[in-house]
Amino acid sequence: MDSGRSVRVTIDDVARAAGVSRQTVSRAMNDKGDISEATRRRVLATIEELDYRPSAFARGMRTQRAGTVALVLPDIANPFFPAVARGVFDAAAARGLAVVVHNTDADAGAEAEAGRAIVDAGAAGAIGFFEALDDPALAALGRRVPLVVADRPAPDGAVATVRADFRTGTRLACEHLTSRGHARLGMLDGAVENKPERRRAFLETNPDDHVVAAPPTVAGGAAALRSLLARHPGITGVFAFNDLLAIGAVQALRAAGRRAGEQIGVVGYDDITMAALLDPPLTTVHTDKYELGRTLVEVLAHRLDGHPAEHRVLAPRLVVRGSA
Amino acid sequence: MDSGRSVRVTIDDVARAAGVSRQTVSRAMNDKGDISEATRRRVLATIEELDYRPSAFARGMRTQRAGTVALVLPDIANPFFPAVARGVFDAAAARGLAVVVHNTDADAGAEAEAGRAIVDAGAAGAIGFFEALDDPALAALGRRVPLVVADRPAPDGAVATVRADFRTGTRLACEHLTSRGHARLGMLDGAVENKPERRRAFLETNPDDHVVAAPPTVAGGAAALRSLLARHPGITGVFAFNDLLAIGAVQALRAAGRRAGEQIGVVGYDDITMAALLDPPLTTVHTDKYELGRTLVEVLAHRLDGHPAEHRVLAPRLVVRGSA
DNA sequence: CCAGCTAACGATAACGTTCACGGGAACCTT
DNA sequence: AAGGTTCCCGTGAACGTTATCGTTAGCTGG
Repeated sequence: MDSGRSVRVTIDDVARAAGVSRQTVSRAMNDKGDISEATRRRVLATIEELDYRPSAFARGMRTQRAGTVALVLPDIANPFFPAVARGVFDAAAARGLAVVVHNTDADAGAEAEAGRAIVDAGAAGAIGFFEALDDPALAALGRRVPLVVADRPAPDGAVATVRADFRTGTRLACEHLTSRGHARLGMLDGAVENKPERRRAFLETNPDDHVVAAPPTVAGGAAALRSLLARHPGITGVFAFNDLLAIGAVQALRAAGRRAGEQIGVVGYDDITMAALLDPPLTTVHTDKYELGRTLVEVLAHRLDGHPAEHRVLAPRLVVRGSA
Repeated sequence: MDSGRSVRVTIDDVARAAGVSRQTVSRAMNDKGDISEATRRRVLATIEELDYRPSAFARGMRTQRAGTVALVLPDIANPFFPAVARGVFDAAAARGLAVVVHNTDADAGAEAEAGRAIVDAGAAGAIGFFEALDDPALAALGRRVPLVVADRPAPDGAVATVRADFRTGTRLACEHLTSRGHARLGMLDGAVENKPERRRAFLETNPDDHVVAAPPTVAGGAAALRSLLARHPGITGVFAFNDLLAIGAVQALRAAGRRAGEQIGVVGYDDITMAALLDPPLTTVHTDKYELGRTLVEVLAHRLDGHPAEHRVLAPRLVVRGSA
């Protein structure tokens, strides 16, 4: 039975109860100096006893920084992101940080708007999959809030990065296809900006016109495969920009009476959850999405502690299943 | 080139520039009364001109309420939730609300902790898939912050609800299986608390021992199907608590040399993205997850406007594909 | 024994809003 | 014409922290 008026316990209440000033309470909470170990413990005990929770607003007002980090990504419903997000959430929660999510649909306007919202909210830091924003804008954001960007080069010395090694991943995929006897390889590239690594790596060992671009969706993959095969009927190995495209390719193949993994090999990228559950199960380049999320937070936290911007690279791993 | 010291534009700056008091500026922003249309427009213009953004901290300090809502769910990586979350994000963004996400893994302790964090952060409202928290605790949370719970009865007159009509959905599934000639039906129930509707609806027309419970995962589904068939070899129609279980069942069937949709029918629940991409594609009860997310926010917003708690029910729809 | 230092703590002043008032001018009402 | 409303708008205070600076007691060194 709450006694009606639920009045807030303030720092002054704690100070009174502990017989100190509120400044001392503040010192005890924030591990600042100028406080003896004895009173520190006593204050902490009274805080516990009164169940005092500092007001995030009042604190933020002074410090201009909230205990919250922003996660901006194109679309949480895209199967690649939930696992990443979970990694971010877990690592952030372990550090007492709340996470607010911004979906942008890879639209430059939405990404900019998210950036504004982030600085307005006084977020402690931001983690972002920015796909459309140009470097100057990104650098500007990085100047206003500690920032770590994923899968993209740093626009500025101040912003940290975590990247998957797409070049190695692509090589792994191509070499596997070759080792399975597929001499002529084609690629289903995602028609997205700022993601040239996979295509570039593919082109290191394959001709230019063996690449066809499409929206990185299942439907896009089906269409792209048909157009690829129409152009080059001799192709028997297909590398896709991501699993969605690869799944579309597998489906188009089935519709044409062919089965991936037999006459023709298909390799995807990302290893999203459903890849293992399909028939045939998808051979794909696995990137540890959960680990990516955790790493992003780790790098951000490191930055928050005043260290210079880090740049990490996550290694890919080929998962061989039925489709190639 | 930012001119170094980026000083904040405050409400006083706007007031000065517009030749009014800060209270008038506040009135203009918040659509309060006691202001003439002329000065309102003038103030709004100066706000635009100075690119003034009110401090969320200062505002929250007075109002004790931030422009942020919480979304509590078991696991964003569970394929059911990303689409829901996207609906929540979009609807919230349309209302200028930020969303912070809390993953709980359906653990009572984590759910309680999320509740604490929510009131500490002064969230404007909360949306939750609470699976473990008991009613009193949920009601207590609902007393501290406007709350709408999903897929669960209201613990209290103050908390709003949005629910999927599981009874109808289950009936749709069972009737479809029956109409396909499957006389004996079994059910793969999810071994989760507080979700008895599907099982109850199934038991209305089927015997008790045709239900076997398992963790709502692919692996759980495979195991559950084997145990179900071991007990009742005559069963030819299987209804699963969710798609993950159904997928596991389909896989176990395949491993046993049988194919879902031919001798034996399998119907899932939820229609997660991958359901349509499997082979055979999964027949399942579709609930519009994106719409669920949107509705949750809508109901919360309605509550935030001071209206009494609503209780909405979302209708299911059977999607017939290959597995039954 | 005193100047000088340090450790530990307190008092005051912000931070930027909104709330509760109060007040003047214009407009009615009788 | 006096009193009452209504419409606008401004003034002070308060929300709960932390930064800055001041103060006191105890200690050190000469």
